[in-house]
Amino acid sequence: MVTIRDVARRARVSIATVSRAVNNTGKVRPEIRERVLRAARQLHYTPHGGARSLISGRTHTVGLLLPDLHGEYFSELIRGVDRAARRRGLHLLVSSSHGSASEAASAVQALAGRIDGLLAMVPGEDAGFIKEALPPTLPTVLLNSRTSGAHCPTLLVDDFGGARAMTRHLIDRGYRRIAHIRGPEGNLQAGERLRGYRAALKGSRAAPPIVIEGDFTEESGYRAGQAIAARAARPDAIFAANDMMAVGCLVALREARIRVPKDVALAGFDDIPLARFVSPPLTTVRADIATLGLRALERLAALIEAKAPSDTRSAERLPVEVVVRGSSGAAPAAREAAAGLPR
Amino acid sequence: MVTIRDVARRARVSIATVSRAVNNTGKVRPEIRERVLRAARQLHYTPHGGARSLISGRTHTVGLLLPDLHGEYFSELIRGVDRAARRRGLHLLVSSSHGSASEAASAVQALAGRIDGLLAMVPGEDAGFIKEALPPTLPTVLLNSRTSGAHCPTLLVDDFGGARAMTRHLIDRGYRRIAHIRGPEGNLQAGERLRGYRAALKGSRAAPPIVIEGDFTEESGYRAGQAIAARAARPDAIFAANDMMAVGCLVALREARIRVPKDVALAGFDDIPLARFVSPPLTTVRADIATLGLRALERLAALIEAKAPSDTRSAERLPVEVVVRGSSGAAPAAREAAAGLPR
DNA sequence: GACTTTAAAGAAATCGTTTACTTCCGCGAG
DNA sequence: CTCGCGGAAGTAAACGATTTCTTTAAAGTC
Repeated sequence: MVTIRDVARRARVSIATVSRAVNNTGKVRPEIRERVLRAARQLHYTPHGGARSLISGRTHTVGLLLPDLHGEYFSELIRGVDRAARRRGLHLLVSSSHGSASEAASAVQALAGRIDGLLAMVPGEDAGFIKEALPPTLPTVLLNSRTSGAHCPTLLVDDFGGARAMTRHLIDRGYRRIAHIRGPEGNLQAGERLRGYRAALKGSRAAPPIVIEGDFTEESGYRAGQAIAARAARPDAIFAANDMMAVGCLVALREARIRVPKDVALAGFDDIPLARFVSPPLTTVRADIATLGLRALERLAALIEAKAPSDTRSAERLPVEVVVRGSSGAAPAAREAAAGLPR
Repeated sequence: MVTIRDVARRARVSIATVSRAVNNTGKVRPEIRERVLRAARQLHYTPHGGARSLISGRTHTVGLLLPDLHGEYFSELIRGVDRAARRRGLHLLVSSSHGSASEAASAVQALAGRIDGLLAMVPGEDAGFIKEALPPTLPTVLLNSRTSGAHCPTLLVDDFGGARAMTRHLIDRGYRRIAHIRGPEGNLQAGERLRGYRAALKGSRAAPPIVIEGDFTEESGYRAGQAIAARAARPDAIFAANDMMAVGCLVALREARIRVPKDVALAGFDDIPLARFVSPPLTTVRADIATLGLRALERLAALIEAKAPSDTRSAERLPVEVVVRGSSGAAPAAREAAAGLPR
């Protein structure tokens, strides 16, 4: 490995001067600086990040802890986070696939020593263990997570409000027997969406809740669709807790020769890009995931720079929006599919 | 920050003993080790990664350089890389959005000091500048890239073969006027796919090439579709250089009341998850992107561990497969959509 | 022309670990 | 009883950068 010492020797200066020339700090005579930079280039000198962070106390890296990397949901999130990080000159250390809490805790441990801050999405009911495993000084922002104990700056999508709005939309459209395909047990977002669905039904003119099990995968949506097709008293509308399940359900309904939206209306949640392209296009709740990631990183960056706990407005809730398309009976909006793309 | 020294003080031992206890190296009496671990836990001690990598010369981190993070293509790639990295205890430093070569070069520079190896996808015609910007000792693997000068271990999708096979498939099905929506100028994969398309047409019974501009975005596919719809002599088949453009084209055709596949057949490339769900389902070329990423990381890991240049079989070409669905006139395979999902 | 001021470069301390080397102690063997 | 040996813990020297002090030299000032 070529170190600062090698560059110094070749440029016939001290290592201090090399440091100043390379980093553009302090005063260096232009002639010398040129000589140093030339030497660095010729030797392919690359400063050792570890040595640097050792003395400066900064890694210029933030960790991104995700439960999974499957599907467009996470890719959008990463994209948003990355954009904000790049803007601030921060690097992104991505970590994923954490089934159990203990697995996640050890992943956090491994991350902790190499980052200036952490962005964590922990879908379980209680994300408190993350804070426990961390040095208390490490700035942390949670995404779509909730802690029971020590509170922590958090960004959430308004799952409850979105689910309630969607259910109300279906009621307004005249549907009365509305089923819900729920997300996995113990998942915060799944719970909130279910709660929103229930809240909208309560006191409305619609029939009581019909809840069908699911786990956010397309496969489980497919099975739910089959179950619904086999039911004696079929619902007239289905609200799936996410788009992937709605798509799976749609396939099952098509196979059972049940027409959407004529025989049964269908709606999802998330507005993944795919939602616009299935037929009929899927009515869904749009949560701008990329923006969620972007904002989360900006909040984290502020925490890192300020060093102040910044406990103002600990949880921030991002608004969502009901997007009405063909699957809930709307007239097909011709150009919507392509027009929505370049966002 | 709490350091190893703080732990040592609290446990009333030397820092060497703390290091041994924490890392499970060397001999430590069980009683002492327990005392040390307890102290570490109570203080929320986290070893400083920089200091560690300074002495060990290892960061246990690899860089992943991507041109973009848009769409399922990259999310699949990251997923594959991540899985392999996790298996080997490596962390992933993701870097993206590199329009120009100089931008990419400086991004590589920033990465270089903090990683043990680099995985780079550089879609331009010549990725040689990546190697130039790097210390020659840093293990590097290229993805879907080509260098003119110094060669470098590379993994590629068989773009040429896939495009040729797809074009032949269309010819075999009886189509004669086959248009191609190409990817961006100067993009290696776009060029190869175009070449494959041309190669299949040459000497066949089909009409000469009809090439329409595109840039891999859905939007450009939409415009291409409009252009085709407006043509006097319409082709009877369209082969888009990737699925996103095929989908955009499909939307334009639908708006122009041109039926697929009845009036014109349509095919794409990549087999993104979305391809199964549009209607009609899209005939495409499947390249298993997640596996590509996984293999690339394994190759890189071998390079890192071996320290040997390992110039055996410098470029590895991954096979692809034509997936025939409804958009090229196949009978709709009922359960294919959902069945293909849990891969 | 001597003394003060200032710009530029070097010497050395420092950051938090790991690890080779040293020290200490107790125990068994001769 | 003494010597040697080995296990366990401590000491100190790296690792590669940044940065504070010094030092040096040159330029002003009177």
